[in-house]
Amino acid sequence: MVLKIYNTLTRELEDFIPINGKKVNMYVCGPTVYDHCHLGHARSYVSFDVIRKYLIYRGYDVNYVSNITDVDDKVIARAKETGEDPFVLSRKFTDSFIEDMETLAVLPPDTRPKVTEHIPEIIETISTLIDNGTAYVTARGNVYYDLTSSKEKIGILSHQTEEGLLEGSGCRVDVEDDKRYQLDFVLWKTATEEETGWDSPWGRGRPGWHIECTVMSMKYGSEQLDIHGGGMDLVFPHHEAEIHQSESCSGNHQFSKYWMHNGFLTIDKEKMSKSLGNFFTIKEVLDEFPAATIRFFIVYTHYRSTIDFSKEALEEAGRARKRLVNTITNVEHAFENAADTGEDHGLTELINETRDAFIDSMDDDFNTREAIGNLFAFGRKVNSIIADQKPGKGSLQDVLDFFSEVNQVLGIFIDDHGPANDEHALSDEEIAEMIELREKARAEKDWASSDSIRDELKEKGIIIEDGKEGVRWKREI
RNA sequence: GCCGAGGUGACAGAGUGGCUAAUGUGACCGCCUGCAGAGCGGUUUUUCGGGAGUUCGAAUCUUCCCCUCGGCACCA
Repeated sequence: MVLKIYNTLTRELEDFIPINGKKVNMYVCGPTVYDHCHLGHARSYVSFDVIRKYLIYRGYDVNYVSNITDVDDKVIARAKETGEDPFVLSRKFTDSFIEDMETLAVLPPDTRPKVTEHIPEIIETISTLIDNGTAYVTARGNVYYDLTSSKEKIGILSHQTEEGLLEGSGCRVDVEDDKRYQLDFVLWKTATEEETGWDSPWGRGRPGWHIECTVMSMKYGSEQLDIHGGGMDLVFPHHEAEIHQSESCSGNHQFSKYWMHNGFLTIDKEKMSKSLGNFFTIKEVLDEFPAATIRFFIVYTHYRSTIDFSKEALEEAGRARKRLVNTITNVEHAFENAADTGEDHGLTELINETRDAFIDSMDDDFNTREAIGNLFAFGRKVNSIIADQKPGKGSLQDVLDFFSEVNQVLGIFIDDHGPANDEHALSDEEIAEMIELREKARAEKDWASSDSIRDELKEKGIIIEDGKEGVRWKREI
């Protein structure tokens, strides 16, 4: 079966055929760092992390570029509010973003370019556009992209007509604008001496919002990307603007073959927004839930679906994930107690079937929901086999290896101990001592003492499980 | 106004012409257990927003209707 990807450009599920054999150039629009990143960012970057890792899993050589927009109007506005230097501010939130991504087990991009480190390249690209007649400089020193030079591409990604875009309720006419045509977008914005800016052939100023992605994707990716991704909200105008300017710049090579957009995240069925007061940063949610739960919650939903965040939904995701983790724990214990008998009891076949099902699901536009559904079914069968039969160490190791194989793609079996468990955690020795005491009580059928020790451990986040093979314990997740 | 997504069992959410409609959560019952936990089996579930139609056969196709949500130059 061939990998199929939903392409926003064609609105169709297409076979994934990279431009250059196994080489895949992938660019995902990064955040504008004027604040701590919110859950919507987590949704987007975790989704694309899975997509990237699956491509790697399928043998592609992926070059993943994701930028940091560390200068723009919002960064400057926020800095003005707080009285901080804009560069200090953006640096701080860049670090915060990278920290969040690490916590959520998102693989760092191969290149993470920053706008402020590419001003010369941006100026050069704008010059190219001016020289080839697709951009113009105004008397005030602003530079705009001339939409009429590539009119045929208007609405190419958003599937809107020119009229539709002009009539859009959100289409406002800014009196400050000195552009020739309402849909033209700014490439270079003039700045006064006091404002953040750089010198350019058109005077002091700073880059417009869209140009940085064109410049950096071309420098670190290719003039022709295989995949360009981002949130649904970037389809228009951001990504369309990128198509116009990039293709104008490269001589009309198709900028990206596939355009992928993740769905939104809502909070209690409402759009997350600051005005509604339902805005959550990643850090706020991490205070209450383990990173593994947040990651599982995101991965357990198809990337293009709207995902509704609520405390209840996250708790449910945590319980669902725990089921898989319990299976892994069960297999680990079975492994410890198993012999090298070479007994298989159908595990090898089960693994192969599940792997095929996993690939089928993921090949279908990264259907992680179905893929994880297969894992649950797999887990149930594995639990049955180890409860009823005695597979040898080899087969059990294969099961563990398989979980780790899918985890390379999904990243759902990451460290799952929430912040609550970290502080007054008992040491392994202390736990062993208490278990020994309890075993003594149990041998004497002193259930009261035995249960009180168990309760005490539970309060400290240690779960005791009596099984046929003896007592075992684990830290609560 | 324009564009888009979606309505599936208590809830969440797969499935786009054909085995008893995945899977998870919840609830209940049973097995196991000193009890609990974990696990396993079962029930909740002949049903897919409503009508009409196509078909040997539809949650899946056609058509009409109802409803929800999102985007439209701040935005992942």
